[in-house]
Amino acid sequence: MKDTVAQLLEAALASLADEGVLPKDQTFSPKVDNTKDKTHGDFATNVALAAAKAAGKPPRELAQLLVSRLPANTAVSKVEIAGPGFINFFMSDASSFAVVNTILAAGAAYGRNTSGQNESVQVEFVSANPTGPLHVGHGRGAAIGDCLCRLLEANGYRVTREFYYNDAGAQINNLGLSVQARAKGLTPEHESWPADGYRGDYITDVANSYMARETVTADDREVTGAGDADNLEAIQDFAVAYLRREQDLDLKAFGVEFDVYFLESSLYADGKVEATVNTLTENGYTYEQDGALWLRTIEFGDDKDRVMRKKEGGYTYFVPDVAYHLNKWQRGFTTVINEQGADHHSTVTRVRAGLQALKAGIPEGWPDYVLHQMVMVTRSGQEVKISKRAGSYVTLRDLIDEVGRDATRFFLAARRVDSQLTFDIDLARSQTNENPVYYIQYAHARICSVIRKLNELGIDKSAEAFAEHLDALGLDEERDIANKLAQYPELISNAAVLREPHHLTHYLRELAGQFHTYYNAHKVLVDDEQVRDGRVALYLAVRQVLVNGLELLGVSAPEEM
RNA sequence: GUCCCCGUAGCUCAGUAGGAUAGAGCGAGCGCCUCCUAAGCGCUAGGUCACAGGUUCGAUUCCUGUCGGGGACACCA
Repeated sequence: MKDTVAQLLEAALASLADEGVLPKDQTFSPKVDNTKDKTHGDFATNVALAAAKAAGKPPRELAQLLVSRLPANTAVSKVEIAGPGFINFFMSDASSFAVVNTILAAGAAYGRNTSGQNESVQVEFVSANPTGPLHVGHGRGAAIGDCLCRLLEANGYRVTREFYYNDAGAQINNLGLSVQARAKGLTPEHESWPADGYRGDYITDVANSYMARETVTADDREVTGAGDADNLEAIQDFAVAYLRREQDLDLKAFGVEFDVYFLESSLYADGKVEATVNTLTENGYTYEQDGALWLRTIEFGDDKDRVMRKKEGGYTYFVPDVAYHLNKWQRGFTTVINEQGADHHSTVTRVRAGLQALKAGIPEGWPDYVLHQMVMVTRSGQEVKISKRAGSYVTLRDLIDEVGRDATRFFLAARRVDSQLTFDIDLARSQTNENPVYYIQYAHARICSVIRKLNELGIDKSAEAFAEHLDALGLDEERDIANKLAQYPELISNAAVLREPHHLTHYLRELAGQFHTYYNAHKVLVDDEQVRDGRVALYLAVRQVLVNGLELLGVSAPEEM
């Protein structure tokens, strides 16, 4: 419908250009907005304000001319000029409610589009190191990342979900030492406990499992505990596999699955790190100083050059990161999105600089980053900081166990990524209208309940048959709902393009709210069959959009509550 | 000290790439079940969009600065 309005305006603008009112060498593309205020109609455009200067006429006068040149169209019932020169469009009921037919015909496909043209997109998210259970921050990353993937798929992209993890290096060494200490019966209070060792209870679980020679499977690898507390290498291998499996169970409980698990160690094993360093050197972007090898990242906008190879040997972490991203590029992903915590902000410049210095034809500003801010968890108004298993932080599993997967996913995706998020456990657990998850799910369940009642009454028609009586609709609440439903495809597109999944949660909250208002004000199962059928059709359309939207969030749509 | 993000109603937050009188929800106050699920709905109250400049027909939105809150600033990952 918005397109229809835009086309009419294009035609009117072209007429005025022909008449010489508007300059021909300048094109004005009318921006058509959804109105905030119903008294402003369904759509509004500011094009008369924008073009007034070029036309040499006051905005309202230009608007008057534009309106007079608009081609006739049955979808538009009224056009008004308002305020400083806005043109407001009021749509006819028939065109407003036509969206119900569109939705019922498209079903699960409503809101989806093919703008991505099957382009392969890779989204890397979570990417936690295998040194412990996933924490809330990872949970936010998982919720945002997975929702973003689903949104991209809904826009016609082919998405690869990827999880990258560091399975070697200092942190893994530290993990091994911690498990070893536990295997030998030491506690964190003991004087020989490794400095900076991991103290959480889960370390004891790993140690016990290792000593009991259990077998764990993770990332298609199978590792059996050697049961030897002196074999540090075996302990490390086992601990990594064990904790990766733990994280996978957390993610599974959260409803998130990855296509690729990428090991940092593979970049070394395959010579990719060495090759990257060689290319950077050949391209003249490195130099030796103080016994270390440096990369001239300043040339690519960094504050200072960065060390690649340390004095005592070994590469700094961003070198394999650059190799990893080159690998992504070589795998053919022209669009790559990295979803990470904002504490990784400093890596962005370095990785991009390294990629530019490779001169591999990678565009500047590649890859994309979506960085989310911190998460704080509260209960009874107090910040919660620790969990029993992990010791120093709240785990994702804690939340899922306590408030459920649906509420956890919804809450963690419901805020703009660049603002800090307060996760209120009491709110997420509450089963009242103040909890948006239940509120939305309840709207869906209510519709299902009405349909069940309909069946009990012996009325069992197809959605299309109900929709034959859309002309019986015309209440304000009904028009509002239809307009809201019509905005859904645009929302799906915007949320993906802007990489802002939180819009989806707000949209669903609003749609559910409009539905509840309507439900309370007007009965659907009325004696007038035409009115009843029209309303049922609208109900079915609302249900379809709720289902489609919740699906993109990874939140269930229960039929009863 | 440098860089990044945030600052909108008592609280939690939206604000769709500059638009019309800034919106929801919760909380507060008052109402609504002989009626398809009250896990719901209606009404009322509540604002200097942190502050100061700038850009322009117009700024919560863009730019600069100040003040608050958070984060990042390793030859750690």
